[in-house]
Parts: sequence; C-alpha cells; structure tokens
Amino acid sequence: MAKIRDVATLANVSTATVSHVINQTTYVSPALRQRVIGAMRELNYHPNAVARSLKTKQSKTVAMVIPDITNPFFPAIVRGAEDVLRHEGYTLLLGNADEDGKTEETYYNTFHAKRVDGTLLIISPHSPTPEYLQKHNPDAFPIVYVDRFYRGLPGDVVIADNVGGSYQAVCHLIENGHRWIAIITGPLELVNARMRLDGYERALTKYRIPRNDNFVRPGRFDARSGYEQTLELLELRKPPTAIFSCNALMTIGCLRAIRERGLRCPEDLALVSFDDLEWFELYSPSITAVSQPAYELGSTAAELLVKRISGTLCGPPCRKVLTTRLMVRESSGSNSKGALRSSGP
Amino acid sequence: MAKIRDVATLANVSTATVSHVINQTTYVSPALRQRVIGAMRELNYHPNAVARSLKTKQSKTVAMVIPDITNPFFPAIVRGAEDVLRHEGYTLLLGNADEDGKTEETYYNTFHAKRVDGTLLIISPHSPTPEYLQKHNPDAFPIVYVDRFYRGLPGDVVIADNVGGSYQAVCHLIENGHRWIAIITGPLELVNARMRLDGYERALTKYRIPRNDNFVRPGRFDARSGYEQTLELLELRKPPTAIFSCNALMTIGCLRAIRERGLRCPEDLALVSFDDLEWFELYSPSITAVSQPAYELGSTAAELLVKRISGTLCGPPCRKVLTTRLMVRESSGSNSKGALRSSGP
DNA sequence: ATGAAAGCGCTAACAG
DNA sequence: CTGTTAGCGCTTTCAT
Repeated sequence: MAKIRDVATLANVSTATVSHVINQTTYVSPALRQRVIGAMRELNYHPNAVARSLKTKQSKTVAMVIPDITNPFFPAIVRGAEDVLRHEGYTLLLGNADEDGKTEETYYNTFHAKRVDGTLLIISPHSPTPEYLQKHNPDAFPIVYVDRFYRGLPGDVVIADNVGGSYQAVCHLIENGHRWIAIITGPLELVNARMRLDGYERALTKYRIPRNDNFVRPGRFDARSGYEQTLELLELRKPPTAIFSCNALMTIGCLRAIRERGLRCPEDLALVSFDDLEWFELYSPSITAVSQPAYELGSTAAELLVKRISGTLCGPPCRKVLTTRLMVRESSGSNSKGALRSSGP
Repeated sequence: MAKIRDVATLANVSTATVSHVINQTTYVSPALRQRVIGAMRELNYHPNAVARSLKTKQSKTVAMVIPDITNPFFPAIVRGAEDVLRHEGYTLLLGNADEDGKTEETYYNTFHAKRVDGTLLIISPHSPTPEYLQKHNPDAFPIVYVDRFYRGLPGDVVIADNVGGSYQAVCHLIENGHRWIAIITGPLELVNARMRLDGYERALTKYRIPRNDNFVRPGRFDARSGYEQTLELLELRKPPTAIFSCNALMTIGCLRAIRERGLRCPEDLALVSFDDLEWFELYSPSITAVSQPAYELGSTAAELLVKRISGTLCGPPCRKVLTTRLMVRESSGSNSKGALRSSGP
C-alpha cells in the first residue's frame, strides 16, 4: 500500500509538500500540486488515518454505546446521531451493551483505548458509576448521555420530557373516565424510568386518585416483562381498567397478553404506551402513545458532542429536554384523535 | 495521559519489558511483572490502541455498512455480527448508507483509510461496482456481503434462501386457492430482490398460472412504495386476490392501504410478506410471512470474515445460503397454521 | 530474561 | 513556498 513517502518520491517533492496538498494547510504552487495529485492517483494513494491519528491525537471517531439495537427505539436515535456525525466528518464506533452495565464498561474501555474523540452513551442498568468514570477518565474526553442517565454523571444529557409525557398520558386516561390505572414501569435504577413513574403519580395526585401499590408493576423494558405484568394485573381481584406501559417493547407484551386473554381493547382494558412505533397507528385498535423525538434526541446529542470536542462549547454540563407528543388513538378509548405536545416538567 | 515510557520509568524497566507484560509475548520474571503492573495501575495507564495499530498494521476493527438502520430487518443482522465480533476481540465501525450507493462508497473509503481489518457489507442500490472495488482495494482486505449482493462482487456472501422462501410463499397462496397473485418487488438492481421475483415466477410456472405483467409491481423496499403499489393494484379492472410483498417495510405500506380502503384481509385480499416482524403475529389478522434468520445471517457473516482476516480460511469466495421459514398465519387465508422450512433453491 | 533502538506513516515546527 | 526533521506511542528484532 502506497505511503506518503512514495508519493513524494514519485512527484519529486518532500513529504511535507504532499501533506500540505492533502490537508490544504499551506499554499502550494499549482505546478507542484498537480504533480502531487497525479502521483497520488497513479499510486492509488489513500492516507493512513491511523498514522494521522497518532500524530494529531484525534481520531475523528465518536463512540456510541446503546443497550440494544434490537429495541426499535434506539435505531432512530443512532440514525439521528450518525447523520450529524457524518456531516461533521466523524465516523461512528458502535457498541451494543445488551442492557448490561458490565458489557457497557468493556466497550467504554475499548473505546477509550482507541482514543475516540467523544462518546454518546445510552446507559444500561448497572452502568459504570460516576466514580468509575471519574477514575478511568480523568482527562475527561467528552461524553453526552442520551435518553437515560443518572444523577452525578459527568456529562451533558439529552432526554425527552419523560415526566411531562407520562403525566399527559395518564391525565388523558383519567379524563376518559379511568380511575383504575396501572403502570408497568421500566427498571427503576434508570432515572428516565423513574421519571415516567413520577409523571404517572403526579397525574393521579392532580385528580386526587389514591395510589394503589398493586397497580405499580416493575417491568424491565422488554416484551416479556410487559406480558407477564399484564397477566398478573389481570389476575387481580379488582383489575385495572387501563394500563400505562412505559415503553414500546413492554407494550408489545401487553398486547400479546390482551390478545391471549381474548380481551377487547379499549372496552375491557384501555392502553397507552410510552414510545410510539410506526405500526401502532395501523394496529386494531390503533395504539395511543407518547411519541418521543428519537431522531432529534440523537442529532441533538451529536451536535452537542461535536461542540464539546471542538471546544466551541465549554462550561459545566448542560441538560436538554425535548418535548414529547401524545398521539391520541383508539386504544385509550378516546373519541377525539390528535396529537398533544408535552408542556415541560 | 500516561504512556508506556512513563510506566517503564516508574517501574525502572525498559519499554520493551512493559510491552511484554502487556501482551504476554515473552516470559517476564514475576518480580518485574509485579513492578510493571503496579506502575500501570498507579499511573492509570491504558495502552494507546492507535499507536499499536500503526505498528502492528491491524486495527482489531471491522466495518459494517448497512442501508438503513431504521429498517427493522437490519438491526438483528448487526446484532448477530456484533456479538461474534466482540467475542473475537473486534469492535464495529458502523455506517448507514441511506439506501444510497454514493454514501456507501464514502463510507467504504473512510473505512479503508482507517485501515479496518475487514468489512461486512449490506449493499444499497447503485453500490460501488466490482470494478470500483477492484481498483480501490487492490490489496483486497476481506469483504463479506450480507443479505444483498450482485454478481462479480469480490468476496464471500451470506444470504437467506430468497428464491426458495418466495417460491414457498407463493405456492402456499396458490394452494389456498389463489390464482390472481400480485407481487410487489424490491429494486431489481439487487440480486436478492430479483431472486424473490424468481421464486414467485417459479411457483406460477409450477402451477401453470400465466404471468400477468400488471401484477408485477416495482417497489423500493420502503413503506411508501408498498402503499402506492397496493393502491394501484386495487384500482385494476381485475385486481388480484392476493399480494406477495417482498419485504416488511412494503408490507406495512400494504397494510395501510388495505386499512384505508376498508378491505378485509384475507377475505378481500390475502397477503404474504417476505421478512417477518415480531408484531406480525399480533396483528389482526396475523400476517403470514417468510422469516429470515437475520441474527444468523449476521453472525455467520462475521465468523466468515474473522476467518478470512486470520487467514484460517483461504481460497476462492464462498457463498452461504441460510434457509428461511414460512410462518403460516391468518393473512394468507389458510386454515392450518405452522412453520415450514425452505428446501433450498 | 531484559534492554536499546529502529521504525510504523503521518504532521508540523522550523529553516531556508 | 518548499524541504528537513523530530516525534506521536507502541512493537519487535537483535544484542547482551
């Protein structure tokens, strides 16, 4: 594989000159430039990015670790991030943490070793603690947390309005006449799962509906837990008339349980989902859902990260909260359809 | 950030020794080893993978470019690939080609520059030609094509049994009494789209059903084209009684059209999809689909690639064809449910 | 068993 | 404007 030396020799110039025409870092006379370009073409020369990185101490690479690429919510975030990253000249190193903090940590170390310029992190349960990060990243290359985080994490965070979205969803259910509303939560170690629970509780409080502990079920953000918790809920002496499912995967589980039990939705059991999927609109009944701006979550986070990397943005960590929209459809038993924006927490 | 020199100095040894304890490349006396390990810890030393790559000429990185991470079929492939790659010590550089060959080419060049050890490619329409690859990759770092390819591409390929799966799906429809069967194809530049059409035609031939050109509709593997083509099909003087949709995204479009037109499925219009999605089983009617082993497609490809990289496998390009399964459900109007494996082309 | 030293391919002072 | 040259941090002969 041709190297810069070869090009220089062939073009009869120094390596410095070749470097300058490649990086346009100095004026080079047209004559020389042409010779250099010709030589590069003739040798089919492609600069070695590894060598360049070693020298410049920047890899033009950004790492992103996500809990599970198979969860339909995440790809859209990745897409958003990748689009701005590519546009800014970065490429993406991707890691799948498998919803496991240990794996996430392994990736974190690998990426650190590969000297990525920054990291986009959607944390998994039992993710490395702030202390860990502090210790292993004293030089603090920029991290921005997307969608999930917990307190004390050293970095910017970009999330959707979890509290507001949930609050709105549950209010919607209440305003449709429901008072027996169950929630299937995410893993409560995750702040955003807790925020969704928070929104639920605020809605109940607002309408002076007493909280029923049996109605607060712990899910794990996967289809299986949604399925199991729904079944348990239906077994209660006094089952809920509505369920608020805290993510799309768990909603799939709910749907399966409802179908198996031969229940009618929304007549027998109303349903609202946090997270919207393309086919929710197509389903019978169509599913009322809190839609998060997944693509924007990713793109916003990437923009922030790029600014941190370039130093355009300095100062203490910031938090961006993007608004959600309630997509009112059939599963909540509403007669009016439409979309409502969250108003912020 | 501490470097190997610092560790060596602190431990009072040479950099060579430090390197040896890191890589376990030579026996080092326990005493020295302990001193080195202590020094590394004290300095919070993490080897610089970039420098190492420059020296060893391998990056322990594999690139993967996919057409659209937002298409629910691809994440499962990525997952499969990533799982084996991680296990083998590689990390994944991901690129989203946006179903655009130009973007794919850009990624290809970037990855080449970053000196990835190999590449997993799911090509997009108008992908770089064999000639292009030949020219830009004379050193031929290993490439394996997954799910899509075209003839003459220099590399191994791992695909599902497109012909057999389609053949089976269409036979199923015919055996359920349909003779007016339309197909919404993918972009025919892609061999696998053509293979699905091929399976369709073979099934018609087998049952001596004449081919109706109006029933062969060009889709683009996205929801929109599925929607539009279904509408056009329904507008025909003599519309089909069944549709075979060549991927899941287009099936979503079909479903939307069917719903909008107020049609009953399968009574008014039967439907079979190539590609299965988790919710197809949940839908009413549940959707009959050809299920591809997406995860295995990815993992098999990654295993192959790793073998090529390590030199364990040499010789001419090989092709692996994984079998599909027909998931018989309600949308095809069948009374018997179950799964059938493709028998190979 | 350990160390000295020569690069890997590139960039960026610094000289000329 | 162009060339010389000294590293970037690591691995790896080759001596000792």
